[in-house]
Amino acid sequence: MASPHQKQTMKDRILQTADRLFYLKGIRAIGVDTISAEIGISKRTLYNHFPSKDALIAAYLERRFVQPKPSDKSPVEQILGTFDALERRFGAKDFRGCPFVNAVAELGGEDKSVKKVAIAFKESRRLWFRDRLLELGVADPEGLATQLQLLVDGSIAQDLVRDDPAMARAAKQAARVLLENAGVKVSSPDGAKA
Amino acid sequence: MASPHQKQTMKDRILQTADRLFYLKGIRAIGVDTISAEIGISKRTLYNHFPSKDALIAAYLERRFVQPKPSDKSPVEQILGTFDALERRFGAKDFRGCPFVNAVAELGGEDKSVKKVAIAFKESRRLWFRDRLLELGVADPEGLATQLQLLVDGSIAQDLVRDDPAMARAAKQAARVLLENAGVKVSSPDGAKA
DNA sequence: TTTTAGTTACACAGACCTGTTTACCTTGGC
DNA sequence: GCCAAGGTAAACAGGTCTGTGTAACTAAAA
Repeated sequence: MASPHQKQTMKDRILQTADRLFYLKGIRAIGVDTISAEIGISKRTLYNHFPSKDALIAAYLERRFVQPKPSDKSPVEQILGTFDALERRFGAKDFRGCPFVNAVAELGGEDKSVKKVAIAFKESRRLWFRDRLLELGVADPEGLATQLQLLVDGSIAQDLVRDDPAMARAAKQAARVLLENAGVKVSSPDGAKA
Repeated sequence: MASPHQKQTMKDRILQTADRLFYLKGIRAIGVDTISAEIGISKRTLYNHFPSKDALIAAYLERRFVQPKPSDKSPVEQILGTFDALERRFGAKDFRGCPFVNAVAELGGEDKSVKKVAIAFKESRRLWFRDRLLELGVADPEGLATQLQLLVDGSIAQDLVRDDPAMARAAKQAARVLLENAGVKVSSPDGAKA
């Protein structure tokens, strides 16, 4: 059925464009007309691939739910590297906060499926921290993972408002303190490695 | 149903209702018809008091821009008390995140005036922390204030998604560590850490 | 009383939204 | 050649939104 040799299917093109517009401008702000016009296809074609805008929104969020790629670095480097990656993304012109938090803020508590996937995403990120903290053998990996995730989400919210990548550095500095306090040995706090 | 003692002006009633609906359901999700119908006034009356919905949105955000009331407690108690207050608000049914962050997420980077007031609000909160840290004589009050604000915004974002007041306790615990690391003497945790 | 300011009810304009319908292309496989 | 799949364009239905226009109604001040 599927055509594996095609570079990009129509569904992919629709999803990719919807992703960009939903994320940059807001889900409610973008209509299906805008998406189809941007791709240069008819609205009918879009509806042939997605039964409704809600289905497109769901696919958009699913597409955003990606796992961090495996790394062979040390757990501490991976944890602190998270904030370096954040700083890089904050500097990009097309960064506009966490798509899951934004979707919940925009669509409200009404839409339960959106909230569900947002919760799942946040929890998966917290577990990623926890797994690395387990490897480090800290006393309370669950609690510390939550605290690190707070720093991540806090810096994202702050950058969304202020457009200031330094928020990621502040978060990294706080993370270092929390790690050291938990008995983890952290390399010198110079920021050259960003 | 008009109140017996009507000390409240029409403008106040409009603002109050707009505030509740904008905050709970989202700014884009609420139309002026809904607001006027909820109050029981005509749409014309609403437009007699606010020239446009944008003006109403601006007034809504201005109204939300309140300063914390002065306290005679110690700086440390004030700082940590922030997170207790957060936990209380997280528990309330009508809490739905930070209205400024939500507005920026919803209205996008397009609306510059919204972003401007959001930046001003976040900065005022950061300065509130800084002033108390100055009183405590910590080495880097600016940086530490930013880090505490990250914990505040992180816990708000996490609670918006997860509806979990424990996020405020996790933030408080992290704040304690950051304060102690800065040489501030912090009393022992009142509640057992989860 | 007359005036005046504020309100109501309601229709309306013009725009945009989601989603459907109709009819007419293209194109590749047989 | 033939056919089916899937594309296009455009109108359309039915709804929402912001904002205006108009005529009638109150209530209090002058």
